[in-house]
Amino acid sequence: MTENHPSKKLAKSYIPSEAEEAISALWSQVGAFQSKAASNNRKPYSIVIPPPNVTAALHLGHALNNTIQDVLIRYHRMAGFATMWMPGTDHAGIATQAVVEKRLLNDGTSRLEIGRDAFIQRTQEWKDEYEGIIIDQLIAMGASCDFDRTRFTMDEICANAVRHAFYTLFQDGLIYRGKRLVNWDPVSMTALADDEVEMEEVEGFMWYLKYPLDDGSGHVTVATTRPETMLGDTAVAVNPNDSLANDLVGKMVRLPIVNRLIPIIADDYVIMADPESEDSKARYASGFLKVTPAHDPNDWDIGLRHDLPVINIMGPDAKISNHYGWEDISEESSKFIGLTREEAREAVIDWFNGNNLLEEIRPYTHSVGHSYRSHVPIEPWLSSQWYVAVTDDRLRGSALRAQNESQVPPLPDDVTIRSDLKGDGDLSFAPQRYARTYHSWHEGIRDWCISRQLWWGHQIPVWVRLVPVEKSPVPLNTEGLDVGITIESEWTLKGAAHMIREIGDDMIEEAICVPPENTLKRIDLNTPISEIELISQIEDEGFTRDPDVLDTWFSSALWPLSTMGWPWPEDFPETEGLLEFYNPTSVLSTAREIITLWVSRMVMFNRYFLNGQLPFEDVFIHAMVQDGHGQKMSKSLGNGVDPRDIIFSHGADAMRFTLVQMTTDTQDVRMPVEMVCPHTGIAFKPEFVATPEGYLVAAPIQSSPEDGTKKMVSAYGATSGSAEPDDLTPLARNTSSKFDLGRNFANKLWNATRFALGRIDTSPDIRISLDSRPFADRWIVARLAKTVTALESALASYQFNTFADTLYDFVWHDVCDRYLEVIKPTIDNDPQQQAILANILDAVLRIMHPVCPFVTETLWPHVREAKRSDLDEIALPDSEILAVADWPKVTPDNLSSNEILETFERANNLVGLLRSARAEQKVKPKQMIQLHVSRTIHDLLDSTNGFIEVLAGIEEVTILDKTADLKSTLLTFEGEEIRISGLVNEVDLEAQKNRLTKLVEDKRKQVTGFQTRLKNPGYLQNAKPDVIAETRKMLQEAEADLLAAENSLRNLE
RNA sequence: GGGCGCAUAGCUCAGUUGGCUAGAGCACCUCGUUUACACCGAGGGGGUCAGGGGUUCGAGUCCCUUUGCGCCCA
Repeated sequence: MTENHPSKKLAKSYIPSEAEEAISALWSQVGAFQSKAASNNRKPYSIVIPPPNVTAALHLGHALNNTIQDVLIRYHRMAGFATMWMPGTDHAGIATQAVVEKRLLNDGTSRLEIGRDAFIQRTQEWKDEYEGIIIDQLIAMGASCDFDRTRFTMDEICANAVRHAFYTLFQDGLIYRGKRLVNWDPVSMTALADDEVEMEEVEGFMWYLKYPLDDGSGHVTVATTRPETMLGDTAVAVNPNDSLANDLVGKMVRLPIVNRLIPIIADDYVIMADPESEDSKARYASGFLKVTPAHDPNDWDIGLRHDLPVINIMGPDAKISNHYGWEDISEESSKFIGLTREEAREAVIDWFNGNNLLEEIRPYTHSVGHSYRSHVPIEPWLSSQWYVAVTDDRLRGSALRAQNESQVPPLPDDVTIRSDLKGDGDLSFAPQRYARTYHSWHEGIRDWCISRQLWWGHQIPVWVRLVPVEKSPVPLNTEGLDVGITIESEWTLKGAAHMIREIGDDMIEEAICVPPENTLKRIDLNTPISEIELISQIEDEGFTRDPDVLDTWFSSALWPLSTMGWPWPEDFPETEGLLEFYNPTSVLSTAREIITLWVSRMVMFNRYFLNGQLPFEDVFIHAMVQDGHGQKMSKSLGNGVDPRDIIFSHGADAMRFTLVQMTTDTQDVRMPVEMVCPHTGIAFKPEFVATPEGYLVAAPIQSSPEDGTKKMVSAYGATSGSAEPDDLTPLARNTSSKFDLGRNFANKLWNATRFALGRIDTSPDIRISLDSRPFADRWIVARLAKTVTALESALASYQFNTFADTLYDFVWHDVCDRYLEVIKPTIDNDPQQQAILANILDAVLRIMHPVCPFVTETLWPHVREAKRSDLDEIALPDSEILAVADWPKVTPDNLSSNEILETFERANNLVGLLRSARAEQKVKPKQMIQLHVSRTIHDLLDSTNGFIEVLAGIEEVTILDKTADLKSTLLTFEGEEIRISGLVNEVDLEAQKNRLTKLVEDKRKQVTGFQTRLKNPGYLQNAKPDVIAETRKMLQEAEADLLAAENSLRNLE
């Protein structure tokens, strides 16, 4: 060994915290992750990050998703692709507004008090804070994003894309304004899209209300779960097949409280009462349905069918109000105005009860839509909103046509068939089953409500005014212009888009959409005009800008476009060329619930705006990480694991490796959550309790596992407010022992490298001929070749756990447990073996790098220094930085490497047998033994050049003869008897007998099993010939083993 | 209500067109510490593959069914 060994500086174990920051800084300093648009003959490989919300720091699900993306990107970067991983964050309208409003509330003020501009300012500050945290987290977990390109969904480049997209869709008639029932969140005071509504089971009641018939001939009983909406009833419906229908349809009902006269109508939608039915709706039905078009989507449809009046009895705060369309207020009903919907419900029931009109109350469990943000029940509420006509064939049809035909059922009848248009049929999902989720979502899709009554977001670029019909800019002869049409006008001559629609009271609503400046200046106009000037002229004509903002997903849907500078990359030079080179991106990696919210919309928009081109061809859906009880990790349950805690306790590589290893293609993975005792630093399994809702959570107060008198507060205790952490009872962090796996593995790699480096002399370049090398050297190269191929195919099919397991198996079991052990006696005096070892180490760091970038990059300069010679069989071109080094190219001779691997199997089995025997006979590890074998087995030992001898502690091998030493121990290998001697002074005969007896039994069972199979005519007729041959071979072996074992047993007696 | 997934060793999970004696990591038991690693090494025990039925020469794997759990969409 020379003085300056490359291993000198390596500590005894890998300490991530001492390496990670410096490595991140190194990558950043050399610009390792910078992407270029178009690159000398390299193929593109790109990913856009699913932009995390700026509402909070990244959680474990993000860590999983981003690790997966990073593995893909790092692998492809090394494999010679021109890679780009675009990072960024999402402004998350409602969610961010909600957290900022909460912060304002804590500060004793409110959004309305400080005003829109100041509020946006405050939100911007929040965004800056969390964007910083998120980017830091990505860096800390080793994400190799091109951070110079970091985008935000509301930055200038993205805003420009949003404006242009809106303008284009508006002009093309794919955006319209309509007065509809929307999903109204009365707490956030905004409309929500269908998929922002969560259905929850609610234990409520079915109330049975009597409505008197106007002719005094009796009453009908309606059944309802929402009695308070009766103030807005405009009909009572009955199923036309109901026996009562004939007599009642056409009669009028005098609506109690309100005194409104409403008709009884017949409609198929009404479920007939049937107390015996399987369907709970029929069991609870009275046969009569109160119809409230303004407050129930189904009633709205009934109202349209029967041309019923729509009476809206609530305000945006869901209080009973007469300001939104309710005019026939009776004296009785005026008492209800101003009540919340909950108070109104109680009051209505009291009223009916007091007037003997309440027939019955039955407990009833049903689904109620709740806001995914404020979690209060959604109010179906009548209001004017902007919609994208996603049901149009150009959007929905396009999204369906995009799918890979082999993954999904045929297209619905109303969709234009696939053509050879770019992108048709090219979109694939992994795992494949999610293709159906995507497919069926589009089958039932409805137009997308995109306006939100918020302040944080892209304000809708539309200016509106109301004019009387006679002042319409175009003659109106179209009837019922409810959804609006685009027209030509003085404004369109100035580059804007102009839409009109008829609204009540003979009024016209004019809407003008202004394109962004970048677009406006490219429109060929007689008189060029600036955006500011155009807006000023529009406002001078009495138009005012719609105060609403766009649904966040509208900007997210443009992410693969906007981040690459669409539509005018030349205006943002840093984005030039990206769109042509990197869109479509290679894969989108995301969570299951995002398929509908985001994947669909990206496909529709990218295809619409880029002539059919997909935003990505592959979609990978990763599993959801649940806690040890199969519950979703969430802040409120305190069962989440913070990636920063894991990086702190185990290191980023450990976290990454474990997450990749967990990523199977099932849809949920469990991670039992433990706690770290803040007093001792020891991880322990906390005590769990059930919440009233039935969740299992860590009890608010936990005792230290070491000292029961010391207490701590669990994450659940803190978030639920049931325990307050203080100096004596501090907050305990969550962790999971699953990450030990990754930590141990990183340390194993570290130490294997440290050991190997200590054995390699940095001698000059030497020529190595692998063919003339001992078995161990040839085997490890063959094994490496197999491993590299297995890794490549695992990633190609998104089998991440296979990728991790393959690495683990090769590095730990083959390299460490076998190769390093076998070469110990020879390595010091064999320069060629040292050179081979250096090459193996080099390749190991490269293949480990995508999953464990920090430890490998840390070790890299040492290994690089040690490796002075090349092997013909493995191409490992030099690189100063591992992150940009080449992925190993191995060119093995297939035939000979298969033979080597088979020989290894035999030799390794023999080693196992010998080691078991040694352990059974309590032979000390260092004590050498003698082996006596047949000529055949001797050949195996010869051909493996000491492999078996070294690993099994054999000092001498002799050919077995009849005069064998009776003090030897008998073993059976490949149907032959072998003996070992020199184990101990006295051979434990009893133990041998027991072992052999058990072996004989086992082998007999096997022989019988194989014989039965081979005597079965059906088997011989139907099974594949090679399977039968295999069985015959196994039978022979088992028989030989049995015979040998029986002989051995006899010889003992 | 519809769709999807899961149920394999004490725990977390592999097991890709049905075909070797069902595997791994952790945990457990025995042994081992003058130099790669105790975040370790050697050896070992442990599974009627949720229950029932079917197809097949052959089922953890395919089909039907029951039970339990989870997720997505209504």
